[in-house]
Amino acid sequence: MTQKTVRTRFAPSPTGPLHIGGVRTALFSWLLARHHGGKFILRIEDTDQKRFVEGSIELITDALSWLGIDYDEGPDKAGGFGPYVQSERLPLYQKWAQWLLDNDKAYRCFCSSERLEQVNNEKKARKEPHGYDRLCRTLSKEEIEQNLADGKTFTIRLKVPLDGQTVGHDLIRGEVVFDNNTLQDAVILKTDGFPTYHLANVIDDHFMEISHVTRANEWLPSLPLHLILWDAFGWEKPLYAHLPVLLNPNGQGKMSKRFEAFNADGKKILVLAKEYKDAGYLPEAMLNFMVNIGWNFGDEREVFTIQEAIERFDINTVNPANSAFPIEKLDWMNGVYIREKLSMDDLAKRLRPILENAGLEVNVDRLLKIMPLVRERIKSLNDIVDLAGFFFHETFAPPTPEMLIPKKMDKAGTKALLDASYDRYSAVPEAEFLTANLLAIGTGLVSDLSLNNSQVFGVLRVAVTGQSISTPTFETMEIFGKEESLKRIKIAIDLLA
RNA sequence: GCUCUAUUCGUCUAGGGGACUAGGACGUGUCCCUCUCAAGGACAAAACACGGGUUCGAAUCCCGUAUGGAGCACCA
Repeated sequence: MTQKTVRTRFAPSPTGPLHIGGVRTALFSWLLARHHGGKFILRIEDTDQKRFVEGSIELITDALSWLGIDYDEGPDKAGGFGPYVQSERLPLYQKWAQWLLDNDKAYRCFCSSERLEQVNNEKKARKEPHGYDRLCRTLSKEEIEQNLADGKTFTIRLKVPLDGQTVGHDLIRGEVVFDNNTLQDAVILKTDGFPTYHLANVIDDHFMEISHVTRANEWLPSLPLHLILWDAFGWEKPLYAHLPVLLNPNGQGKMSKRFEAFNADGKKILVLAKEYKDAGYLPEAMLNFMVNIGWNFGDEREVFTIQEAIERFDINTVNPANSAFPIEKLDWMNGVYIREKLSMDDLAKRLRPILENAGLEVNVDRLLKIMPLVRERIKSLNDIVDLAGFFFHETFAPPTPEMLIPKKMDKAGTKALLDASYDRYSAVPEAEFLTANLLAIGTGLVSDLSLNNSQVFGVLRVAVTGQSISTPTFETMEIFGKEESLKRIKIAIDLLA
């Protein structure tokens, strides 16, 4: 085989935002192109005017760019094979549909949709496989002329061989054989002059010089149609790879943008790329996670950079089986990236807008200071708000007395502890209000008051942070400083008075 | 219903005739660490869908069955 330039494409329909199944398809196509140093193309398949949703294209490109899946050619990126939007290529499809007609590879079908429906119903009643009965395939020249003269509308259908077999080769699953007598004379050009997927897809892949057609598994059943079309045109076929489908986390049914899917525990399953972004997942973690579904790095590593994945990616080793979406592994992966792969600065940069969106005013110095305290403790960027949002509250939201009093302690005991704490921490010079010193005093309180660490540190935590789950107590006090810390302890004392 | 396709721990996966007492990861459980929550460390439970072949030998090859998934539109 001659070594052509590798050109792959992602060809979504602009029917709404990009969902996670689309991301996976795009990602694998992109990896294939990047691995070979080839080109990755974005093509918009908008041949169904009814399903077009305004703004979809931008939603799709936004999602791709968030993830870092960049394309070399596309609607907004000329590359010499455009236009990259199918509705702008209509004359091309019409020309080649006519060519098929002229060469007896296709025929005009004048059947109404009502008749088509009726045929199907009858077939269904007879328990036969449904499909078109090929009535117009055998129309005489005169009949065709008459229909045209009558101004009847028509579709163009592919003339599929009635017997024999069509054999396809799929990079992921090997040889796939179809009996031609199970195939349909599919419509390739609609009455409105628009092509269907089958026609547009083959013509575009040919003229855009696509070397590898990577698409979702659901296309495998129509592969023979496409192969027949390629042969009808006499064009050199690309290589095909049908990617396995992403199933819901419970393993039932595919992840789809059309359903509101739920987990076994009733949690909503995120299906749109943007929902993952909004939920605080990092694009790097997302990509790393997705690459591990249906493909593996080759050794036992699961955490690696996208560069490393590109180097090793091989479409031939993709696992042909569908897989459930292992969402809990994404949570873990996101945590790994937050605590091990991002610098403190980088993390802070990404956390800042999240705090701001929560209505908090972010002091950047303070944000940087708390990085070491939070990064081991959050799995999603959004977790920062609950864990450490209190660092940026304009006014202190004090705890309730119930939160303050630990189990196995009473109000008087807790107050006594706070009183003692106030006295001792007051005695610390401001410049020495540091974690190690604060801890030493805390430990002193433990032994002097015959309490345990958990009681003393816990009461101080609640007093100072206003919450029972937080960053570590003394580190937090150091960051707040002496004045603020004492002020808060005093508030707690008053609450128990 | 018909066609295609797939099937290894709960989940993502490794494996492609002998290296399998089936490996890793997430999750789960127990223990350690511990001021909360995490993180970290240690250990554990947990799978070749089933039935027939082929073979000296099968998770691996073949055939059936079962189950999952997809497709069967003038949607992609």
